[in-house]
Amino acid sequence: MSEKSRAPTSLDVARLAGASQTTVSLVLRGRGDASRVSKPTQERVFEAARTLNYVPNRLARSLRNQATQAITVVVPSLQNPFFAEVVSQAQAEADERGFSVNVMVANSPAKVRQVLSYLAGGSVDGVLLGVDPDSVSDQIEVLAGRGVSCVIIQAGGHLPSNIPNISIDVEGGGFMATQHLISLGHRRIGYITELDNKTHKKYLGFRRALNGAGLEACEAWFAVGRNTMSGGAEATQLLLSQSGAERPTAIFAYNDLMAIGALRVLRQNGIRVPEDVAVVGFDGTTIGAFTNPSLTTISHERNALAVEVLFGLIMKRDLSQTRYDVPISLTIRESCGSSIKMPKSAQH
Amino acid sequence: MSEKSRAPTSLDVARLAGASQTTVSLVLRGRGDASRVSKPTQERVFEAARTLNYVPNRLARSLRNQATQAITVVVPSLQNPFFAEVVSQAQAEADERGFSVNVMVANSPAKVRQVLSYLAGGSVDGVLLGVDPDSVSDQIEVLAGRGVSCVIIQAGGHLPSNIPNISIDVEGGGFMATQHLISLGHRRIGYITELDNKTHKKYLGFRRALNGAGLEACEAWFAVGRNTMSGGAEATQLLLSQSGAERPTAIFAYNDLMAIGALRVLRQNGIRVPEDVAVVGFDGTTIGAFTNPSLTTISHERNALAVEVLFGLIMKRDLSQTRYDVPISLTIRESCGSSIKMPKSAQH
DNA sequence: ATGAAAGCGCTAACAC
DNA sequence: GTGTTAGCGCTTTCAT
Repeated sequence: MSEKSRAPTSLDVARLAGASQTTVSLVLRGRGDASRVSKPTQERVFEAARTLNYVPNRLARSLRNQATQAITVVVPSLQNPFFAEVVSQAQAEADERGFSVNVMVANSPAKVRQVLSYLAGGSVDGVLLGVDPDSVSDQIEVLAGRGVSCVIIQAGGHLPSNIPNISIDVEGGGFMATQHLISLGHRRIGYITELDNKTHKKYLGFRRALNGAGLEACEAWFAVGRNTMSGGAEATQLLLSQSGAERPTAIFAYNDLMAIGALRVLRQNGIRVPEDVAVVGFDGTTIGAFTNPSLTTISHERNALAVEVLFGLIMKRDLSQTRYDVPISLTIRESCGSSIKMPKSAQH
Repeated sequence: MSEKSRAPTSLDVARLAGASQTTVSLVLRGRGDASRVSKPTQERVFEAARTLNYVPNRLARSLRNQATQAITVVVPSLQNPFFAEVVSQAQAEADERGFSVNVMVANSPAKVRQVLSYLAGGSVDGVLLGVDPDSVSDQIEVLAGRGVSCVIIQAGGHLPSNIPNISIDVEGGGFMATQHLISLGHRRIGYITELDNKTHKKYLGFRRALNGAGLEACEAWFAVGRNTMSGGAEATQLLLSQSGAERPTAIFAYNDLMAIGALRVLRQNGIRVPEDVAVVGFDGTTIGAFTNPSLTTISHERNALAVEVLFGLIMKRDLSQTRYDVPISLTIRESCGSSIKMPKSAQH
């Protein structure tokens, strides 16, 4: 039965309905335009369309309209629940507006370049960039110049001008998380990250908090792993096996994803959280509320705003604002213990 | 700088290069076709394309080629890590073939209808259906009839014929999980699910195992919740607050997602897993290896095969096989407290 | 080795 | 009220 019968076109419908292509278009586009067509004709068109199972060709329509009714969300990974949440949000919002969403995963700068170039091909009306735009701001400008609405979720350093940027104070978040740990009495705080440098903002905030308390960052408490759950696990394992220094009593994870890996490895090593080691994450993902122990983390609600701004742009509601700062907050759960603690080993 | 300068077309490139559109197409499509163009001309075309930042219009190309180099993955949710994994897999495979991936979320039968109708509009070459096709097999046939390659991941009962279906033995999985619990000595086994009926396959397998051991399913041990982590938590809470019967000593969760919720609620109630209550999940998601305790679950590797079959179809490698049965297996981790000692490498 | 022209399926002026 | 016509930007015969 599934013969490769060519898909019916509006012309097929027109012929069957004894009308012209124009009339079919008028009727089926379902805007007010149809009012100019007589009822009987409309009926015939609908009838014909139904019997042929006619669905207008998206490609042709988009080509003609110079609008695709679609957006693309570019993320570095879908394994990270934070990005899965971004996509879900976008999906929900897009749905309401009759837009479809496209997801592209770009996990390396090269891949990002490729994806942006692809998008310049005009397949979508808008792009939500969840990846680091640092090395590709030129391309983003070109994309925007092509008439594609772009919104960047966060951004490290130099952003393309004129592109709305939904950002949070990452340095401040690093500070806040670390501060929390310090206020609980921790003096030896480990840091696990995917970024193998000591210049990224989160780390800078981490260090500022440390210094503010008269503490020093210790090389042995800095561990790098891939930005996945197992990466977090591996980095934590590294931290634990360091012999050059006393073991940290707390760990600041680059994000919830890596924190989950940390939680796991700690448990595997018989180390209790938060009693023996505290863990704090970053991003405030849903799953952080369901880990055992549940995860204390830095929360921020960028997604909804980002999607909203993107559609504002697409709808030509001209937004002059180009920078949006979303507040962050500390979500205290179980993984750090709520009361002030002072493990024996940390006492002077 | 991001002036809304219209995107350059192949004609613009042609003019700048002092050549014809045809030549530009020949050169830029980068197939062997370019060999028929003289080197100097090729050079001029490349040069012109580069200075204009030319990127061929996907829509026009797809319309002309009657092929989009894109697939769509339809899933009921991205919050469920299983589906996030499906998408990731598809993404990776698609990448290698120069295809892009579209994700559409359809969380209700009505939404599925809508999405399928949308897809009939010819926006993609292939569709990977991760949603229940039960009530829409007619539409799927139409879609396939339009020349869109379709592959169904799993399927409840009646499938459209001729559409490859990657399935697992769900009933057997339900049996296997339950059997495992029984073999560990459990007699009071709870069941949490999103499906508010006692006729779905997983439940049937559950009951078969119970009956085989001379046990009865107990109404008080059957709880329904949404198919999310919190849904799993709520259902488990329901189970715990049942007063009509003794509390179950084990819980079979519909999937890993709900199992995570169960794990959380048990811990919140001070109930130890697996000492007091055992938990088994379903799907073998990555995250199940990182929960605390890690999750015993039913694993199956449908994703890779599904994507492979889909591309086989798209590439017209005509596959007559329409039914693929993927084996399932029991992945034993900590949440059931098996007496069998697993090597560390197997705990992940 | 290169170009002219037709057409993918649709929509929107612009007739009538 | 309804139809004719001209493209959207691309690829591809078919000439030259």
